Amino acid sequence: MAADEVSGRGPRERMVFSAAQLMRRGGVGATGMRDVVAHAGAPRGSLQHYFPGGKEQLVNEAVGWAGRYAAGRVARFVAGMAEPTPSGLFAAMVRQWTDELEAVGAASGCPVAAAVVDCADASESTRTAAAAAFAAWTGPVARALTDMNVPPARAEALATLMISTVEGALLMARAEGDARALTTVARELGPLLDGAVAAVGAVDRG
Amino acid sequence: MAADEVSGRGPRERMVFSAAQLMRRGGVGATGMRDVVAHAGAPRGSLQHYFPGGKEQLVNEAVGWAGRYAAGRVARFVAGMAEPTPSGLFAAMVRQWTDELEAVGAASGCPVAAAVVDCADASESTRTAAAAAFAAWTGPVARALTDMNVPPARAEALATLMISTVEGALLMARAEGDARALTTVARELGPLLDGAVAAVGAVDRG
DNA sequence: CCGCTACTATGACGGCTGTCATAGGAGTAT
DNA sequence: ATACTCCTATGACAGCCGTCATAGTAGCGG
Repeated sequence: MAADEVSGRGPRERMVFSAAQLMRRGGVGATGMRDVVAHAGAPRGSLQHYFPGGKEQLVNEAVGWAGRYAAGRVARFVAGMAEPTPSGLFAAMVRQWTDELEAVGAASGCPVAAAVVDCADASESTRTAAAAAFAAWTGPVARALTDMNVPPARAEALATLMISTVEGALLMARAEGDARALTTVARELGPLLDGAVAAVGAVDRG
Repeated sequence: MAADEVSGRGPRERMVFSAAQLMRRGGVGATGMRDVVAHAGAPRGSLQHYFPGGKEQLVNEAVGWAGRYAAGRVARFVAGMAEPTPSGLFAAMVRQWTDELEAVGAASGCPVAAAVVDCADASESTRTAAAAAFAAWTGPVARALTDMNVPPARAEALATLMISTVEGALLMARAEGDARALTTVARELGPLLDGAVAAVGAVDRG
């Protein structure tokens, strides 16, 4: 996640960004508020000022930020593809993670996944925030699919499938310390996705 | 995860089981050792006796247990299916989670996923244990697929795809508090999986 | 009875957590 | 200058964490 998008912003946004960043590595439990302010280079006193709701509020906003970020990425993916295909979009979504894994050696996870694992049972508001983040992510993907002539009825379902698969493969890849799972699912799922586009100007034989 | 399989066992196995159970709910960070012994009805003093490696060892063994458990489930699924198909196996894997979600109202997650999210960066041994658990799970699935006439080359890849998808969909389902994501991926991925079985006694046209 | 092993009991320790109380500094409008 | 709002600083609090030290009990072979 590019730090450029947040470097010049105010302390508040930097803290939200830093929280998301740290949650990616060690989960919510291992992410202390003191760690967040240190990582953001922000004053500690600003915590109770900007986040009177405490850690829960900070985590929820980090999750929301991650959802909007993912949605923005998808929009940029489709905008940057000359000949957009579902498999191409999926490959781009996967590549974002494989790149990081090959660059850093070990990948961080998804902050939304971390919030679900650590807070879904304890904090109803965080669970809702995570659901909203997934929805914010699913929306643009489904819209991109319909723009590629995928029937709207299936677009939503396929978007859910794509995000589920990426999220799970990322889990396996982190465990293995290897991008294998990610590249595998990209290769196996691609054809299925492309098969869902309705033929234009020609009827599928059979 | 059926408690029957562990109720009569010794305190040691009960603690490992309880650790896995609690990790599923709140993640590793929120799972204290005191909680584990309380949940297991085990003496606190046994902790340092059976797990001199501390929490890390306990978590690693819980992850290993979960991997073996998942592998056993798969074996029982295929054994119980009259006409085994890849989509049927996948549906059974998914149903295990939807059942729990509909029964309890809110689903717990996968302990292996929890370990990856919370420990992958901090503890190399736990990361390895999680990778082993995924491997232990992938193996029986791939073997089941080859038994259904899926070419061995693809079986391994499809097993990875199936587990990734289940794991990710479970994440989304927990966030939404609804089985939608799980049922959706089961419906969408089924045909693809069945399409991978090589036709027997007939050659695929084209 | 002794000695040995397997297991349990319990209390304490240092460290870290999120949260709060309190106070200080800047900027600005009146 | 006053008063007010926005932001920051800092120290303290109670509580939980994993770990360890120490002592205890049960069982059994000698």
